[in-house]
Amino acid sequence: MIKREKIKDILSSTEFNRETTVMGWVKTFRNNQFIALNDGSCMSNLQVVVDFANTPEEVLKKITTGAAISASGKLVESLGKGQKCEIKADSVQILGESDPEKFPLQPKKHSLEFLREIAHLRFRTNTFNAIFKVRNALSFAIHQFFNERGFVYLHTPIITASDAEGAGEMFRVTTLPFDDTPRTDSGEVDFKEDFFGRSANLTVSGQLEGELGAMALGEIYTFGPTFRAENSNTTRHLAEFWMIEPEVAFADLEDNMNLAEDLLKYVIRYAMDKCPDELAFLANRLAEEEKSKPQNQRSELDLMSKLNFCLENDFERVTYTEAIHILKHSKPNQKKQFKYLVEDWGVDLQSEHERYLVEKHFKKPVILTDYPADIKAFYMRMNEPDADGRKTVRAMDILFPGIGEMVGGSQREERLEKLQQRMQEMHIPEEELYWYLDTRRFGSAPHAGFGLGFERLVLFVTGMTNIRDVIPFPRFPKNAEF
RNA sequence: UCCUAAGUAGCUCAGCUGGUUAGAGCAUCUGACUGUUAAUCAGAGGGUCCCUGGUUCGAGCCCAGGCUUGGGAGCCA
Repeated sequence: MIKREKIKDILSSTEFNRETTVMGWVKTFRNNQFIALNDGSCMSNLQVVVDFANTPEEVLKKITTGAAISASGKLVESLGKGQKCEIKADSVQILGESDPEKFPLQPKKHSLEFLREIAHLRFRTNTFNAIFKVRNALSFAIHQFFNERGFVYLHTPIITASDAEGAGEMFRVTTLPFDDTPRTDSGEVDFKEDFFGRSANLTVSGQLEGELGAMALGEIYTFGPTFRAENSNTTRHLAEFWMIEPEVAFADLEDNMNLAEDLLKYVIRYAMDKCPDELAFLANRLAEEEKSKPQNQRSELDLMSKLNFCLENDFERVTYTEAIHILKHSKPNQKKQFKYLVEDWGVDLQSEHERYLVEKHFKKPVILTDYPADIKAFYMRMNEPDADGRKTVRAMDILFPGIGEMVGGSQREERLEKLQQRMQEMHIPEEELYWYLDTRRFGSAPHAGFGLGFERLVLFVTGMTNIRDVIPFPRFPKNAEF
């Protein structure tokens, strides 16, 4: 293959009147002369000027939106407005045709709903080009952040046999035949016959295994796919999503919150540094979209201001008990505008409550801590009961405007007896998690960690509003195409 | 899963009280033009009105069931 120059490099080049070759996909072909060419290396297109008088008719006909071409010629300063330079093509070669009657993308605005139906082709649009560049930057930044701090990237299993994690419905992994399932004498499915000799599922969290690693390696993180078979139909849930789960030995909730806040700020700053063009494009896209909304539903800050604001301000740290106090005395609660009124200590917060705290009251990311023990997982460290005898755990959730829960974490219960007691209360079978309890039996130590929903982070940074648009191939109920 | 709105040309959408041959803009095709920026101008083609059943002389429109999608809620990251 002839060596090609990337459009990104050409556009930043000042070395004109030299021969070069570019390859890319045609965005538009105007006036039988001007190709807007994109090769994915950057947001901008390069203009390729075709000498239509000296180009064969059959080549000209095949320069259509979506076609892949190679063009060779001289890089010159552009005669027209709108671009600094362009390539005066001596020759254009069609690499891959694109039938204009059938290619669904047009040089115009498409709805995100339509693009979701052609997820295999939506990469070709500016918007998704930008989204996946930002996603890539965030992903890399996460590894860099932890690597700089000496964390070990640990691969926790995707197939797990423990069904005691209690984090929701799981996808079963099996090789048993559906039509002739082996049964035990009592008529139940005989998983002894199954591939693993027991019931197995796709992971809903790498946390428990992560804790095992942290109790030897000190500081670990996982970053991998996670699966939930919940019938969730929202803009914030996927059946397959990516989660970052750090786990730190000799750390308490305070350290945990600091780590999470540092991580979020670090990766947001990284994306802003590395993807200025992409974020500018997405900011503009969002601004255009906001224009079509009624005034009272528009956000106060544009995308860049929102990201900057997040970097420049400390997250608000509030206990659950304080949050309940604020909500109880809030206007929407007193005027009974909440669908679920806040009355008693102990209830779980509804998303309208979280949104009020984040978007109206504090107007910035909020870390809620020390939730009632009754509404949180078994592995969270128990606090001493407060003056009123209320039991709380050392949990923390980080809530973001427009997103809701971005991070959920806790200091873990490292005291064996307290942990066993909690498991009993919550009917979690000890035998199944003997390996987890062993960490508390042998050299237990205070430790803490959290789970960060990667797609929710990408949502926040890109200003997109539907989680199905920030993962290349979204999986959700009734949808696993591509 | 619940509440709610929608499904009409490739895309975005209009379609009157149920009435003859279902429309527009963009896209596509043909021609013209040739320094264009979502090029422009002229013309043409293009429909399982989501599916199944029902009411009716007659259904894109009304009714029932279903499917899918958007938004909200729950579950959560």
